[in-house]
Order: sequence, then structure tokens, then C-alpha cells
Amino acid sequence: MAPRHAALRSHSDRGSASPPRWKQIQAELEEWLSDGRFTPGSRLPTEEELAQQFAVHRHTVRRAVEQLKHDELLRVEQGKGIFVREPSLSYRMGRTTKLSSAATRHGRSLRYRLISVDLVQAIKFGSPLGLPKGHPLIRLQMVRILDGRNIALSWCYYPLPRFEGIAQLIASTGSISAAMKHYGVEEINRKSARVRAVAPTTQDAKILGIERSTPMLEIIHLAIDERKIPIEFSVTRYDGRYFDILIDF
Amino acid sequence: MAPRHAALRSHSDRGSASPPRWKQIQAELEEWLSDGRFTPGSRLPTEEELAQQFAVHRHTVRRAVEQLKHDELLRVEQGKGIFVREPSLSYRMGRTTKLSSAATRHGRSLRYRLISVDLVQAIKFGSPLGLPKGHPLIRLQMVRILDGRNIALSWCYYPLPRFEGIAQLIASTGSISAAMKHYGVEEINRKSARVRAVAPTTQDAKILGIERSTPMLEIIHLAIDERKIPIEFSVTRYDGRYFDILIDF
DNA sequence: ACGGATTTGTTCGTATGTATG
DNA sequence: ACATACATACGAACAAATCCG
Repeated sequence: MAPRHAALRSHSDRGSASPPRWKQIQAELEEWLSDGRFTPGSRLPTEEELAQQFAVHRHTVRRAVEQLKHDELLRVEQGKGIFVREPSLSYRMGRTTKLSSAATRHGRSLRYRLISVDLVQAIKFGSPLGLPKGHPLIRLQMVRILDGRNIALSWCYYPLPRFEGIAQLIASTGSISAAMKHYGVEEINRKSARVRAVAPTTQDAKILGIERSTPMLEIIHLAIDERKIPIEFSVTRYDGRYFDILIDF
Repeated sequence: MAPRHAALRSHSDRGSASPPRWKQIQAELEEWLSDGRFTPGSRLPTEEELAQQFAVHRHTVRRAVEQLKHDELLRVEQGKGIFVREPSLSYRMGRTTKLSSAATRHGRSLRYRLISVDLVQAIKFGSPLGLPKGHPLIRLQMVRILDGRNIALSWCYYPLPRFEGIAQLIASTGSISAAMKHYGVEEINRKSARVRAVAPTTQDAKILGIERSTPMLEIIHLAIDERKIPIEFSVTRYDGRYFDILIDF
């Protein structure tokens, strides 16, 4: 009464509702990714090797990989192998580095879409930009679009009256730094940045079309011009799946 | 059939299931926090001022604030005011800055708890530490504990044979840098860091006692000694609610 | 530029356990 | 108890893309 296939036995033998083998393998592979054994961009063993290691058929491994591909954790290329998916955009952060140049270096298009422009009653404000309370600010809300996909939501604050009409300039030039040039800003220098992991607000989720459970990377940053005068304060939340920061020392 | 109180009317008048007023206020306050109008540590207007702005009773504001306090977005101090909660630990990241010194500067205790130690069969490895494939590594998994609360989970990799027995040293000294001294490492320099926002794995969630929906900040970092030899590769995921990174330029 | 080796993609087939009615 | 449908898992063969000498 021995079953023909040993592997099938293990399937039927499973005690009270253990998950299917391919799901177990999926979980195992997820652990491999999460504990750093395989870092973004690195190649996994071949399907055949994985099948041997897990003592299953190649199809079973493929089923697990398919799921991880769907979850955007892995990337598979025919003839090449299985790779750990890297974020669409790696931002090498520095004092003067611009996000847009990081995008073009990757051969990607980064655009903005303006959502709203309003004047902020800056009564309880001031602190981030180092301005006195009550100083008027213009506030832009915009979506950052990478290769046609909404990847981030930003609020940017600019002090008035210096940057009167900046919204139109950003909209027409499609670039913040280009718009800034019109106001005599030659250099945009990052003064400080705060990085956090947060959950999207309901508005974030709606505008970016993501789940509330999608982790986001929030960057709060303050920029100054060449005379060390604060020119921009912004809060940006990036979809964590497509964005990361690289820091070299 | 006129309602006795005008306030009740507005409540009963709500069109198809609009949320209660305090929830609307909570949402509004959440937006204030998320769009950068109030940054971590800053003080909100007084309850009375808020009540006036929203044209509600102070109690209604208090109900909203209570919820936000429970969600750990706000912190209320009697006689002082309502403050935007800041992460328990702000890590000013630099080439030589240690996390532990960031903790002590905040007057907090940062400890480690070792969870597992194992030898890694480094067949498909090597790349992160710049070592040839097959190089043996020791892998530690540990929990970082801030003021008695588990805030992060780390995997740390150290090349063998150089760091033979480092687990015992870390456990006994309670410090990685102290343990490193025993191996002749005077300086631990950060070479590179990658920062991402990710969801916790099931294991993360279990060990740290958090929901799967809690965003985490993942830092993958590579450290070198004074002779530029790689000495540590680590992956750490921090509970996003209690941790952020500050970068000054 | 060619050819063989490697690796993933696709399509057959077989067998078994599970859920449904 | 039975028929049906579906998910799971293994086996074999070949196609297509890639790599390397």
C-alpha cells in the first residue's frame, strides 16, 4: 500500500490544515529576502536548484515564485534567472543631489502633477522654515509620477512674497529647480532631512491608488539657497515599494 | 418634534451616515500632521482655540485628541499643551555615529537581546560584504530594546574566522562596538546605507508584537574598519512609530 | 558570428486530496 | 455514496532567451 510518490505522501500526510507546500516555500523565500541573505538586485538559485533544496518539483517552486513575482518581491528573466526586485527608484541622497537627476540616471521619467495651490494662514507655523509666525506661505500639493505611475505625494511650502507665482512656473517648466532659477536661486541645498516610515493617510491611499497597508517612506526636508536662506520646506511620502534611499559615506 | 439641543440636531441631520463630528475633527487634525503644518515636537493650538476654529465644544476636540493620543500621534501634557508626538528615537545618521549614542543622548537605554546565532552556508552570498562566495559568516539575530520596548529586529553578519565568538562578547558586553574592540577594531565606519519602508514579516510582527500593517523602517548597512576592511553587514527593521532618521548636511 | 550550455517559459500528461451538491 | 470541479504536486519534453568561450 505504499504510495507511488513519496512527495505525494507528504501532501496527504499533512496534519490539520497545514498550508500547501508552495505556500511554505513562498514563506521561506520571503524570509530569505527579509533577512538579507539576498539583497535587492541579487540572483536567487535556479528553479532546479531550489526544487532540489526544497525537495519538490520545479513546478512547485515556480508556483511560489509566481506569487512573489505578483507581490513585486521578485523579478524573473527568461534565460537569466530569478532576481530580488529592487525599487524603481534609488535615491542617492546628498546635500545637492536632486531626485530628478536620480531618475534620469536610471533612464526614467519623473514628472509632477499639481493637485492644489493655496495660501497658508501661517498662524501656528513658521518653525520649519525658520520664519516668524504669521509669515505667508504658498503651499503646493503635487503627485510625483515615475514612468506614468504615481509614486509619491508632496506638500511643498515656499515663503511669500519671494516666490509669488511659483505654482505656474513649476507647472509650465515641469521642474522645481528651473522654476527656482526665475527667483534668482542658483543652488538648492539640502539643509536637513528627516526620514520616517509611515502608513498612508486616506488621502494618500486614494490619490496614489494604494492600500492603507502599503508602507510609505516619508521625507521631511528643508532646503536653503546659496546665501543660506530657507527657500523650501516639503513633506513627501513615497510608495515604499518603488523607492529607497542610498547613502554613501 | 424639534430636537432639544441644536448640537443634537446637527448630529441627527447628518446625511447618509456622515461620521461624528469628533471623527471629522480627528481626520482634520491628522491631515495637519501629515501635510507638515505641524512637525514632530511642535505644539498645537490650545483646546480652546481648536474648539473655536472648529466651532465645537472643547469636549468634542478632546474626544478627537484622545483618539490621536491613543494612536500615538499626539502627546498631551497637563498645563503645557498638546504636542505632535516625536519618535522615541531619532537617529542622526552619519559616517561614524552609533545608534547607542543617539539613545543615551536622549537619556534612554538601548539594549540588545540575542535571539539566534548560526553559521551561514555562504554559497550564494558574499556580495554584500564583498567576500568571495563560500566565505563563512556568523549570523546573529537580535532584538533592539528601547526603554523595555522591542523596537527593532536585526540580522547582523560578521565574517569568519576573524570574529569567531563575537556572539558571546556582544551578549556579555551588551555592545557591538565594545565587542569589536576585542578583535582590534578601533573604529566602526559606515560605508553605505540603504533605507526603505517595508511591511513587517510575520516573524517581525510576532517578535515585536506589532500588527502586519505597522510600517517599518529598514536600514541595510555595511560597516568597515579603519583599514577599510568590511566588518559588518546588517539588516535592521525598526518599528516606524518609534524611530526616525535625521540627516544634516 | 557560431554553438553548446544554462535557465526560464510552455504544454502536455498522471495522480491525489478537498470541497460541493 | 457518488459525480463533479478544483487545487495541489510530480514527470517529461520542448521552446525561447541568455550567456560564454
